[in-house]
Amino acid sequence: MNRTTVQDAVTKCPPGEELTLAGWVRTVRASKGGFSFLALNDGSCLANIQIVADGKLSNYDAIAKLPTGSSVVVRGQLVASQGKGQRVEVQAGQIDIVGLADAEKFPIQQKHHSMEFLRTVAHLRGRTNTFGAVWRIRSAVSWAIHEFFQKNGFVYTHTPIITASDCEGAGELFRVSTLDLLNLPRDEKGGLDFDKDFFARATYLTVSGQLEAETLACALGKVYTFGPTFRAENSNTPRHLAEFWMVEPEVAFNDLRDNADLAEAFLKHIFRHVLEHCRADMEFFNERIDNTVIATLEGIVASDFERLTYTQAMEILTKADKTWEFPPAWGRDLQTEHERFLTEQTFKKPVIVTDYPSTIKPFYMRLSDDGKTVAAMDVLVPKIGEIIGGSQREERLDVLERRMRQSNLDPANYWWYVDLRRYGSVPHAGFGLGLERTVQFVTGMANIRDVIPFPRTPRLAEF
RNA sequence: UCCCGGAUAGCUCAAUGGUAGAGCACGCGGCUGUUAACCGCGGGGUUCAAGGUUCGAGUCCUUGUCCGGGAGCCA
Repeated sequence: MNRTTVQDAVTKCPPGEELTLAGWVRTVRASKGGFSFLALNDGSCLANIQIVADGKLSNYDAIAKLPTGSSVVVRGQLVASQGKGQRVEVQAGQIDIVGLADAEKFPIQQKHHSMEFLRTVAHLRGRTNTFGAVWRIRSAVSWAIHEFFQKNGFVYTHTPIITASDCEGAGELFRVSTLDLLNLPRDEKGGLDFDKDFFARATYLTVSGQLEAETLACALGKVYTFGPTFRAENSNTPRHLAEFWMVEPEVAFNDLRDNADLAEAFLKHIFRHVLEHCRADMEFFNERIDNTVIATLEGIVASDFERLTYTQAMEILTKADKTWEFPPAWGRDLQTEHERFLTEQTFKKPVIVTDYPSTIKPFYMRLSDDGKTVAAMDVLVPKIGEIIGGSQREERLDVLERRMRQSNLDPANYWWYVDLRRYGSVPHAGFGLGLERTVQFVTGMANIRDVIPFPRTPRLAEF
């Protein structure tokens, strides 16, 4: 259908233009005096456009009592509005009712709804101001991610969703199988006979594309992946999903410092893009959801991230005049309360913590010369906590194999990953950015379930 | 998974152990330019489930289910 979006009609079309609009009715304000006002939204922007329906329209009686949520196609002339609150409105010449919404049953009313309630009608919640804005921001953030990497010479690669690596150290995995769960094949020892399964081996949904991305980076130089990621953790928090989208750049010849530089430039690009291209939606979030989001993003774009080592962070935390639920100590991981103290009280901006103890980080992170720390890097932001986790990778064959064995992993099971260190091995580094946490940070939405259209969490796979 | 809190009309919420209410939504009526329109009237309830205490339970107790907040795991 050839139609004008509400976005274009409201922002750039000149009065006088004949146009066709299509969308969903938010409200109808009928006047017995002979005409009605429809607030029409088509999802292209936050704003509704006001449609003036004259009583002379042949189907006026039906239009005057159109229920919220009904869909219509409107043909008419864009005119300067006589009323306050909008630059233009549409004087309708024809309004076709496409689909009625049962007013008694349609759950989205023009009133406040709780996020919890809207989650139970996830298929319809995009018709609210809040969720329409979140889905548009999510799209803009995704676009900005591609834009940043494409402009900087990265190759967009695709790593597998189904993987046989069963212990990458990044959490519990979902099993992928075509076996009949009610009639499982057994081998001679009574164990599961995976030879009968689709891939003739145990397979899982990926928890990270990193290992594969490393091999591609060591061929193409600069690569990134951007796709769904799965964690079968029994996590019940406003920051965790069982299925989420992750961006993972990987760059050959980059060290930890390059990696931090990349992460900082990358995040700033995303935030700048959203500030420049999603003004109306961002003003909505700033007004209705969190009145600090715009100032926070502007502040981040204009300043440098704080960088410090894990050891320096521990010094700050142990000297702080504060009683901790988990007292900080070198060798222990940073707790949520520690991260929040650093980002929200000490520095009041994003913080990049590097060089963590090797004992609390996975085998693939590069061991430092002191032998005690690895070239790890976490980017922490206020409220959300860890938004990026990354590292320089271990490129030395002997060190990698030793670290794998220390982690009770058999290098033979990772033969292709280890192989990379045999043929022209180079220093390289990368990180993972959680898309949903980024959208949360940008919009101020409190719960991660409200920044992905159909959230997957323990005991929830509806829709 | 652990700790804390919650579940009452379609939605958001009230209700000292003593007749279950309001706003919004919905229906009807009124209103000649409205802006989450406004004014009047009306219908609407297995108080999450199952037990228990009590003359009497939305309210107190037990168990379960679900939801939220915090923590852990992490992006």
